[in-house]
Amino acid sequence: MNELEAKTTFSRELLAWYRRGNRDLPWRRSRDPYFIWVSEIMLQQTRVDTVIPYFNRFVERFPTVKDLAEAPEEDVLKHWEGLGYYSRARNLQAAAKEVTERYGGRIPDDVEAVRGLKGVGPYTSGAILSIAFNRPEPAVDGNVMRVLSRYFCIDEDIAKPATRVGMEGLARELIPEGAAGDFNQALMELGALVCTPRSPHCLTCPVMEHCAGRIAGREEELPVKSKAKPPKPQHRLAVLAKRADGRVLARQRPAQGLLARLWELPHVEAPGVDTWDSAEAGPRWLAETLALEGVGVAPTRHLGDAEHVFSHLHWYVRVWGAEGALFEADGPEASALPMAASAAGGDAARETAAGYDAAGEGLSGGSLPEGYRWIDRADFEALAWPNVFRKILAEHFGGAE
DNA sequence: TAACCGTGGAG
DNA sequence: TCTCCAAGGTT
Repeated sequence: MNELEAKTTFSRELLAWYRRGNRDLPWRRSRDPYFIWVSEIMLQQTRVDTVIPYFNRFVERFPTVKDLAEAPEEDVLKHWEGLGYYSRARNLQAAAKEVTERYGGRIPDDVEAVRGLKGVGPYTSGAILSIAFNRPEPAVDGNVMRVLSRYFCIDEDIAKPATRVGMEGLARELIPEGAAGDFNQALMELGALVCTPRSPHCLTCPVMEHCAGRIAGREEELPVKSKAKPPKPQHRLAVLAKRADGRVLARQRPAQGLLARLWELPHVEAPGVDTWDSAEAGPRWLAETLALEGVGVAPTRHLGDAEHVFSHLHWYVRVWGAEGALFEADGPEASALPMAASAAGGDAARETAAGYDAAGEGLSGGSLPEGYRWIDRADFEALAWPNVFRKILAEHFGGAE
């Protein structure tokens, strides 16, 4: 069998396998390009089983591009809470606004236009165009690279961007006439169900007969993929400051970067693990650093530790409780914050404290720094939190989910 | 190019 | 417990 025949056979058999039966997924029940789009964004680096409930809630709340474009951002983030990679949500809404304004609310059936939308890269544009419009565009994700690496016995490192470009060329050649959407989904379906990362199920594979990787006995060692760097450890000190009325001090993260615009307990990075782990230096560092930001708290009780692993960071979070959280500059509680009024942060701490009343009931002058808020249980449930803080606060508010 | 960006399931 | 990594994109 020559090379062309091998490719043709692969495509025909794979497509037939897919059409014989595939998974019943929510976004496959619709031909709405918007639904395809939403699903593809959610599926970036995220498993199908995880996405399904999020997808259902999302399209129920935002049934059209226009609904999404007009929604408050906090509403969109709340529907993304727990799914991770939150810039996807903000980019999706920004793109929905662009589709509404420039394309009248309809996803354009056009390669350049789709590729130009925020959050849509080479994979996602190919997926949208092929699945929604049956355009013969490749959609090369991790599944596809694994399948092609094995079937064609390709040794290139799939972690390198250049390899994906090459795979796209190959995948483009493989698309059967008039069947781009089904074929691209077939490739991914095979990778997800049969040609799995470990222990591929070659015995039940529809294309095993001509699979060069299997024939070479290399199905377990392909694809070649260089290892990712381990996440960098970071030791963080957080404060759970409780007001007399039960409200807790929280703050919203900046609009850019990690966990952008999500809510969290105030926390700072410890200068080292020793400070983090010290019952004296830890809370002192926490109070002094927050004082410099204009927040006066007196952390006294170690409530517990939490751990959270991101793709590139490993957080060790120590949570300190602060009762009657706020101090008054010249009052008795000022001494509960060692050095705050004397050392480096003295001026800032004094300035901060001026806004609080003596009883620790909260603000007397409404001068919490930008982004900070006293929240109750209802606020906690309405706002969007990263998982690590949602767990901590769920415990505090009595299991509220 | 390489770093940045979350979370959870599977083995 | 630990490692891998999933329907990637942006900077």
